[in-house]
Parts: sequence; structure tokens; C-alpha cells
Amino acid sequence: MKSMPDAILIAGPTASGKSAAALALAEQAGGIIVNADSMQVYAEPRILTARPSDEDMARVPHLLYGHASVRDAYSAGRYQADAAQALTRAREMKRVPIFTGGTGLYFGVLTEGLTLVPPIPPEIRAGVEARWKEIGAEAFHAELAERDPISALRYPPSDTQRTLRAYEVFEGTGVALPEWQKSMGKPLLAGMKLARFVIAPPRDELYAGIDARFDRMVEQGAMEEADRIAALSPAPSAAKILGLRELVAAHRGEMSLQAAKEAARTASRQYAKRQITWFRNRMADWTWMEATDKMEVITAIGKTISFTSTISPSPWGSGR
RNA sequence: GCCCAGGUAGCUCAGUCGGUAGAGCAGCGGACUGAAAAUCCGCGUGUCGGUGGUUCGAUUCCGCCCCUGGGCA
Repeated sequence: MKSMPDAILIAGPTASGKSAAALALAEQAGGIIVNADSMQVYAEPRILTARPSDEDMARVPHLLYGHASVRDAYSAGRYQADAAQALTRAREMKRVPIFTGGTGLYFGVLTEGLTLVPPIPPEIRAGVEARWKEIGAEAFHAELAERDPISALRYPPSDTQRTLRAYEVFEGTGVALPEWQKSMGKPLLAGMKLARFVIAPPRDELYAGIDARFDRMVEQGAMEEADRIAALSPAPSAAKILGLRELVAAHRGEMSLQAAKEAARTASRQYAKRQITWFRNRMADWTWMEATDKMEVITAIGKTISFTSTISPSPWGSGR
């Protein structure tokens, strides 16, 4: 049967309703949902990261949700390996993988690939970070320029994240990052027939949804969850879960709950804006949907898929 | 009622010895290759409370009015 693409990708900003849409779609299409969100991979937080509920997970198989610990350093590289496994698993189960999430870089791993840089040993990473702290951004940037002039030119000293990365790649491998980047690894979904969607509700609706959702999270115990997670000393990758810092501060009485909520909501809105910027400029050729109602979304997706594919009269069919 | 202080960007405020005004935050646009819910870059969005007067010219000086906060009663 050719009615189904090999994989369906659903990208959308936070609180866009993409998870609900993916769930409904997976039920109809006999699919399996694969996470493409950098924060929903963690096991300990559930409320703060808006992970699918146990009930949802029971309805349709889900992969890569809560399979890592906040204590571990997660990364795009690890996601690549995990997603490859998930893809294999979906094939074994004969279910269409529906990659769902909001992390543009992770979708990049799926559709564009990642440079094959060897893993950098944690000791080296720690050493590089210590060096940065010791001599300061400007001097650090100057040292980077001696090792990797191209990256130093590309990234300003203020871009901590990228200057650290370039520096540690050189320290760890003896080869500059741009050298590595000349050869790109194969995209995980290379050669597959894809149906790609971006769910983008109108900005004001999205923001209103974000605000309402954060209140709901707090009612559900997000503050206690935040405190529990902070106690685990999460790795840097997990420590930036939106709202975590604010709610911990509120829990300790260093900030009013009101102020914490306000700050977290603002941070979430800013995040959604960044996501939209990525989608708009990097996923311009995907199919865009404004719909906020999940039924509208799956109907729209169904139409697109049946239109794209040729033979089967029923896009959802028994499809195997 | 009287006396002080203040009314300038969405918010908190700076400033103009008279030549139509800027910071932070928010917001908007953009970048993005292993921490990406991260990191970084760019953009000021305004009847300067209202109304008269002085002046070539008033957000700025003067009068009156309105509003807010504090004090005295």
C-alpha cells in the first residue's frame, strides 16, 4: 500500500496542541509517536515539560518520552542515536513513525543530518568551561581564534554556547569544528517518503494558551515537581526546563509565586517566538496549518497525505 | 481644603539651561550543526496629562484645570 508516507513529522511551538493532534492521528493511522522534543526526553519532570499522560501513552505506543534522566547530559547527538533506534522499533512494529515535537535542531537531525564529530570527553568539556570562567569571554575568544580562527570569526565572544563548543571540539579532537562540518552525516530519514507539517496557531491564541497552561501546571503541582528536580542537581541540558528556575525560587520564598508565574510565562512566550522563527525560516516548504482544533489538524493532514499518495482510496486504511 | 512630590514608550524610569526625546524590561524581526525550552544578533514602537500664555519655536518657562502618591488638617 502506498497510501502512507514512511514517516510523518509534526512540528509546532509549545502549547500548539501538536501532541493531541499526533495522538489522534496515530490512532487513526496505526502510527507510533516518536518524541522530537528536547525536554520531554526526561523521566523525572512530567508537569513542567507537558509530557503525554500515562493514559495517552497507553492509547498509542510512544517512544523517547522520559527515557533519560535529568542527571544525564542529553544532546542532539544522543537524540540522533535514540531516534535511529526508535525508527527501527517502529519498523519492527510495522507502525508509521510520527515524529512530534518542538525542537528545530532535532528535526534537523532527522531531515538534514548532523556533523560526525566524535564525542568530547566530559573532562575536556569541564576543563574548557573552567578556562572560560577563569579568563573571561574576551580572552577565551582570543584563545579560540588561535585554535579555530573560522569559528572565532563566526561567533562573537558573547555567544558562550558556540564559542565553548568550538573550543572543546578543537581540544578534544585536534581538528577545528568547521573542518568536521565539511562532511555531514546522513539524515536519519534520508530517502524516506515524508509528510511534514508545522502547526502554527495565531500568535495571540498561542500566547493565551501558554499563559493558561502554566497556571494549570502550577495547580497540578509544578512547584513541588520543580523542587524535586532541583534536588537531583540536573545536568545543564535539563536545568533549563522553562519555569524550573522560577518555581524553585518561589518554593524557597525568594520570589513571589505571582512573580515566578509571570517570569515563566514570559520565558515560554519568548521560547515559542524563537521556535516560530526557526519553523518559518527553516521549514518554509513544510505544510503549514493554523488550526488549533486537533480534528481540523488530522483532517488536514489526512487530505494532504491522500493527495500526495496515489492509490488507496482510504488514506488511513488498514495500511500495512 | 492646604502643602509637597510626580504625571514622558506596553511597564519602571532618565532627559531636554527652550530647537518635537532615550535606557532597562516587555514586544517584533533574524541567526541557529552534539547544553537548542539553549545561545546570540538587530529594531524604539511616543499627541512628553489637558488647556491657555510668553516665544521665531514649548515636552521643557508661567497660569489654570485634571489625575496619582505622601504629608498637614
